[in-house]
Amino acid sequence: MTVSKAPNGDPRGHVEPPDLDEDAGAALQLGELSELLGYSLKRAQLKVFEDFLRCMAPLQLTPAQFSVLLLLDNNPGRNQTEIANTLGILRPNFVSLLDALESRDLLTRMRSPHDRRSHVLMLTDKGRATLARAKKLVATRHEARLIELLGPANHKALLGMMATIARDF
Amino acid sequence: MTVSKAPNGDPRGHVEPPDLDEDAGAALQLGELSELLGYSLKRAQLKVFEDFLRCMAPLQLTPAQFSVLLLLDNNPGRNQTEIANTLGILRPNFVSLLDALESRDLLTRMRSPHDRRSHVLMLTDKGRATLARAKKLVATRHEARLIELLGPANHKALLGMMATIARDF
DNA sequence: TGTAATTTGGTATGGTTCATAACAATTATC
DNA sequence: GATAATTGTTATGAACCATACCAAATTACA
Repeated sequence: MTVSKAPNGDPRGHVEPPDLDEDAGAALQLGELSELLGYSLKRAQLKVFEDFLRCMAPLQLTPAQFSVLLLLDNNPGRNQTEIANTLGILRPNFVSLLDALESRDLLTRMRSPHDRRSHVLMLTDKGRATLARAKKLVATRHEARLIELLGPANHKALLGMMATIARDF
Repeated sequence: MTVSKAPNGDPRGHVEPPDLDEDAGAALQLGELSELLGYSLKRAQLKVFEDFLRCMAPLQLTPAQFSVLLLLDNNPGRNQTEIANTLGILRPNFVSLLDALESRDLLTRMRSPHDRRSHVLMLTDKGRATLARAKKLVATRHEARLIELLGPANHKALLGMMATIARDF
C-alpha cells in the first residue's frame, strides 16, 4: 500500500499538478535506471549497431547480413536451417535475408545431392571479396574505436561477459 | 581480388557442393563472430530482456513500460516530450505506450496550467504501488541472478562500460 | 499588438523485425 | 509401404521504429 504524496485525503477528485515548474530546464534523473543492466545494455547495443551501419555503409551490409557471410565462410556446405539456428534467426525470416544476399550475388543456394530438401549455402567469389573488405572495415573503423574507448583489457573482459550472459543466463 | 577455392578454373558453370557431409552433426564455428562486440551485445541483450519479461510476468510490465514508470517516479511533473526524449522514444510512438499505462490506471496525463499544450505525467497510487513491486521483482529475481552469474565486481564494471558506450561512442 | 515561427500531443502511415501456422517436396521411421 | 519428421517457403499478424503532417497553444519579433 503506497501513500499518495498529497498531504490530505482528496479521495479521487481534482488533483493539483505538482511544483510550479521550478526545475523546468533541468536534466532528468535517470535514478535506478542507470543500475538496470538491461537498460544500459540496450542503449549501448543500439549505439554499437548504429556505428556498425555507418562503418559498413560503403558495402551496404547490415549486422545480420554480415554475420551470415562470416558464418558461411567459416562453415561452408551448411544448409539454411543450420545457419539460421546458430544465428538465432527463425527459418521463415531467414528466407528473405538470403534472397537479398543471393540477388546481390554474394552467395548461392545449391540443392544438396544427399538431401534434396535442403539448400547448401556457399559464398560466391564476390561474396568472399565483399566479406574480406567488410572484415577490414569492421576491424579498423568499428571495433578499433570501441577498443580505444574502453581500453583493450576492458574490451576483452566485456566480450567475455557478453558471451557468458548469452550462453548461461 | 579473391581467388575461388576451386582448384581449376570452372568459369561460372556447374559447381560441386563441397565435402560429402563429413561434419554433418557438428557444432558450427562462430569464428570471428565471437570477437564482434555488437553480435555478443545483441544476443546478451535479448537474453536479459527475455529474463526481465519472465520475472515481470506477474505485473505484466515490459522493459519500456517499467522504464517509464521508474523515470516518472524520479521526475514527477514532467511532460511527455521530456520523458520520451530521455528514454530515446519518439513522441509519436510514446503516445500508445502511455495510453496503455493510463488505461491500466498506473499514471495520469494532466494538462499543465502553465502551458496548456503539454501534459504533466504523474504516477497514480496504483502506479507507485506497482512500481514498488516491480522494483522488488527486478532486484531479487532479475538483477540478482545477473550479479550471481558475473560476480558483483564484474557486474558493476559492466554497468560502467555500457554507460560509457551509450554516452561516448 | 499582431503575425510568423515554434512547440506539444496526436494521427496516419510505412518500414523493419519477429513470431506462428500451414504447405509441398523430400526423407526417415517402423 | 504407410506414417511421421524435416526443409525451404509463403502468408500473415504483432511489435517496434521512423517520418510526415495537423490543430492547439505558446513564443518570438517586427
